Amino acid sequence: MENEQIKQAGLKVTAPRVKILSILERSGKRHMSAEDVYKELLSQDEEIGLATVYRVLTQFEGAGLVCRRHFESGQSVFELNSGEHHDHLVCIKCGAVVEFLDPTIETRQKRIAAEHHFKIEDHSLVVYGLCPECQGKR
Amino acid sequence: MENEQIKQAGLKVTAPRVKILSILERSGKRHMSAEDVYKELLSQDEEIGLATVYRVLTQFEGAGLVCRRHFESGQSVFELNSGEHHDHLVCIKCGAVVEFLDPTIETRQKRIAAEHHFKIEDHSLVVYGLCPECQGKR
DNA sequence: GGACAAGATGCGAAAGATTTTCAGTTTTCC
DNA sequence: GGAAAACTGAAAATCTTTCGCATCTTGTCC
Ligand SMILES: [Mn+2]
Ligand SMILES: [Mn+2]
Ligand SMILES: [Zn+2]
Ligand SMILES: [Zn+2]
Repeated sequence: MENEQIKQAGLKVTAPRVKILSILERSGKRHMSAEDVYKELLSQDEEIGLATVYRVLTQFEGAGLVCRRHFESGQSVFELNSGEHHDHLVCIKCGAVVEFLDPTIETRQKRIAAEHHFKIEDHSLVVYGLCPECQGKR
Repeated sequence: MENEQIKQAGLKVTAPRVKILSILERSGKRHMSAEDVYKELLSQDEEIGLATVYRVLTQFEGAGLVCRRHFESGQSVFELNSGEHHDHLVCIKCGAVVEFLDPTIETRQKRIAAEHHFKIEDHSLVVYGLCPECQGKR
């Protein structure tokens, strides 16, 4: 359960951490902002401050439990770390997210970095568009 | 000159707009933040407020004169709109930027969006790493 | 089970980036 | 030149995220 993951991450097992991790796990809609998590906690009558949510998410990130993403919405969103890198397709209308991994793109990126003698550290690829459901509506 | 571009963009020709556009044009180091532009104005003894810089950059963006980028630094950076799409390679140490365009990647992105029935609108690809100069130093 | 130090928490204040407000100024057009 | 419309700087307001700190908890050791 959550307790084990938190312990293994080298963090003390506390109520806020267990709650937040479990919210991220249950959330079928992954990629939640700190505010989203906070609201979910409120709706569950949990007495956890927003600052704690940010603090815990940042600690989880440091521990490799979650990944922080920057979809240009002004706020960071978090998702459980699946262990495998992937990129995102994001609906600009409803926010739906589809994850993908394209070996060809990954390879080309490495080649491009090499061509410019850059030592690649990371990359962020986000494709924005309208999901199937949002295309019909205006 | 600048006046024409501003006029054609449907904006009134005012001193702040002309100044800011010319700074972006002269700036060999493209990709300036609003703050960068503001500092440059200060160094030229121009009496232009930071709010105006933000306002003008946003208007220029709306008019298609400049592009706003989000390199995960917390603040937006702007560059003149060259008219041609391109992606970026950014040095995480010194901030150097290299622009590139890879047809293969562009094509694959379109295919991926199509596979998921997304109507693609835009995308952002940024590769982070260490530039040649920054690799030696620790 | 209780004592303790290390580590966490909640809250309000503070920060950093960007936007809004507003009263005074400038540009455009006739 | 003059009026309407658009623009501007400065300050205040937002928004998101982080800090400071007094107050709790947890993990560990008798
Ligand atoms: Mn994801
Ligand atoms: Mn560029
Ligand atoms: Zn959608
Ligand atoms: Zn560098």
